[in-house]
Amino acid sequence: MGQMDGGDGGGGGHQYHYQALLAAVHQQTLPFPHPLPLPAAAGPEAPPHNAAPQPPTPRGFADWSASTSAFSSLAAQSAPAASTNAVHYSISPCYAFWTHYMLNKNVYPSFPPPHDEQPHHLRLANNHPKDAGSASSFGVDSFTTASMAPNICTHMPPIEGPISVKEEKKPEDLPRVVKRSDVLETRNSGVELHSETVGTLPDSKQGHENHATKLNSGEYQVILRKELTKSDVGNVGRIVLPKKDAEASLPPLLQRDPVILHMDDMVLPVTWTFKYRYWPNNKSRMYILDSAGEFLKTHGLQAGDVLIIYKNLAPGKFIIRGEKAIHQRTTNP
DNA sequence: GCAATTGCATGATTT
DNA sequence: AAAATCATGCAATTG
Repeated sequence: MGQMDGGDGGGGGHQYHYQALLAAVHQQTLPFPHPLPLPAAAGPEAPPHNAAPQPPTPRGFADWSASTSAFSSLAAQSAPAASTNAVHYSISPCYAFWTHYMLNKNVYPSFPPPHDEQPHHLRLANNHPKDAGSASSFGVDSFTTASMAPNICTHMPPIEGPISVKEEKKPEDLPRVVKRSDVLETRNSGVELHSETVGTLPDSKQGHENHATKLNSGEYQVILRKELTKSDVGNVGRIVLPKKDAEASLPPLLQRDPVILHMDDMVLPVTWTFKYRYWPNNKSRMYILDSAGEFLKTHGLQAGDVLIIYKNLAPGKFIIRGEKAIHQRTTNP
């Protein structure tokens, strides 16, 4: 019901919708819109014949209903379909992109003023060149952090270029997931996760908070990031997860039985269903995300692309995203 | 018997 | 140098 099985055949005929949507996201033919105001929920202009698939509810990623209405209302403004399905989503990339960007950067123009030096988990965690080019990965090279988030630009380096997953790691340049894990590892010592993160934030109480507030409150955090290998994207549909991050942030696997994980797609209005399990391996374990074939296929992920899993700490839901690798020129201009 | 899926072992790489 | 991690291939199992 509303969920798309991540494994075999769950996509069915909808897959064309998703792929068209995804294609539109990556085409990025329209100018980037100002992210505010958020689209009103379920606007009256939402067409009953909306081509976008119905999302599962509730959405884990902030309020997917807002996202959905964005898809719906924006689709309604599109010219009547003349050619492909993609036209229905011709503007949705902008919203998806904003979503993508905000989750990636965890920034927002109305972030508290700079004098509030309270460390911000995501902001710090994302302060990493690897992600600095996410906006550019959608072809918006002129889109800078400063222009989007003037209040916090002093905390963040400007976007310098497209993401390059091939970039070498430097010791002082730890991937954010490592930093997140360092915090999240408290889970293994019996400390409640969100009491340490969300609880320290001023606006953690629910109510009228919107996307932005939730993002700023640090509810969404990158918990796992992996560059996909050839075997990950093979036709088996299983992805080996980094042990450290899996143990730190994914549900504990007490038994051999797989745990079913539902993860909202960050870009598409889909909830994927994965089987999360482990294999004994020497004296250790290998953590596997199974039934990922459809997800990989839908996003066209290949070796070198990156899988990113976010966690919404409050309801404990996950958001998953596949990021295509942009192979940056290594020669400087 | 075959294809798909699942489980495991091994070797390469990293820490 | 040893241990840990992980990519990958293959055997075993299942439908």
